[in-house]
Amino acid sequence: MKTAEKILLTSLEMFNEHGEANITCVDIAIELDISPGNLYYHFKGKEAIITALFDMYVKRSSKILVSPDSESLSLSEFFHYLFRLLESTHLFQFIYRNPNDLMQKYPTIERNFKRLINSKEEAFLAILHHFKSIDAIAANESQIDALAQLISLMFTQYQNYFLLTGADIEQDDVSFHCLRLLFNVLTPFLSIPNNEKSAIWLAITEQNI
Amino acid sequence: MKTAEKILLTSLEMFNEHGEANITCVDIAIELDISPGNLYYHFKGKEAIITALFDMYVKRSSKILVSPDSESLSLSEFFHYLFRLLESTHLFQFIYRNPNDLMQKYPTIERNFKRLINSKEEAFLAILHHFKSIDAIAANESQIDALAQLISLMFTQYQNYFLLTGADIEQDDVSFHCLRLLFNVLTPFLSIPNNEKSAIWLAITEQNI
DNA sequence: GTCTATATCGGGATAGAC
DNA sequence: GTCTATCCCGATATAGAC
Repeated sequence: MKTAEKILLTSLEMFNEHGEANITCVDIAIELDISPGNLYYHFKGKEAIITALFDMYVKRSSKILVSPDSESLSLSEFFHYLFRLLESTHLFQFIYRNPNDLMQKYPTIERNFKRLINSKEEAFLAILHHFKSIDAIAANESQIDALAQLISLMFTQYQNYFLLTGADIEQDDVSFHCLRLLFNVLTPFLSIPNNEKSAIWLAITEQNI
Repeated sequence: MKTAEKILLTSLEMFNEHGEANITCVDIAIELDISPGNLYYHFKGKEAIITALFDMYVKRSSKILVSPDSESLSLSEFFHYLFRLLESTHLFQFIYRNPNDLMQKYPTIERNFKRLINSKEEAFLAILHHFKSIDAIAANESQIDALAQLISLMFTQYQNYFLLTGADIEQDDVSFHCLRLLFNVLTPFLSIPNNEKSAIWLAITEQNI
């Protein structure tokens, strides 16, 4: 593996683990057992690393975001779609630890990040409207707006919350817990029998255990 | 007003506006038109200011937190209670911009903060159970857990989300928007007629406009 | 109580040898 | 490509005069 690549992967790990603000270029160099000067040869600085990682994230999640054919989406496919999105943000969680300060520090990423957040909320809104149109969910307009916003909010904020409460959740299970919370909140909106609701949840858990 | 007091108030304003990490002691001194040395005469450093502000916050919100007599609480009083809590966190929003890094930087506040968060979630849980026991809401155990967690999560994270999306919401209306989102999500759990639901929401809006 | 001046420290960044 | 040495700068903190 090339040094540049190693720098990116190690940075990502360290940023995710300790937060971007708490990791210096020297920290990364030490972890990789190379000199700071060498690191600066490959990337002009921390900003270059951050933007490279951010581009990786945007590419990855954009691909997932547009994937569902909303016209033929089932409820259980919807939750699976949410889960895949959650996982992709989890891989780059450092971005979500403090997005506001991050964007202020590296203004380059601001445009793309805000666009991504908005795309997600719009995608959720479109899907919810689709479900309403086929009577899979029962909700008025303000409720649908609220749900789309809620999902979007959970996506950007849930990991900080779990970090905060110090709930003894395995790192890898955080996305799953988030999805369960969303499922429980969405349940009463679903206009299907209770046993079908349980079936959906069972399908989700089986995929992810 | 004494200098020490002015330092606290100005710091609070600046931390809320720009984030604790982005405000230095010198910034505060300049804003107050005093010398950095003078500031250090009154507070040993940033940590002393932060902990003083944090203590103010904990005292204030603890008082609100224990106030409701959960046995005789009505639904509309419940939302009013949530609103008062939201407002008290909004006054000290800097704490919620990045609580994880804040606690790491100032470990003194960690215990009290985590305790406060947990108290809130427990209070919500108790109230929801109360409503369930008098059949005001229809929800199973996992749903009640999810709702308590959701409210707690919204409380700690909603302002960062609104900051992020850059929604053109007046600063003073952020708590209100958060409450509306919660109301819309909670609605289908309420086992009362639709016109009573609208009445509750009307009562809330009238109090806050 | 308040000021000026200064010491200290850590992160970001570069130059030049190998 | 990689290293060592070094510089710059901003934030924290203190000393001592007024």
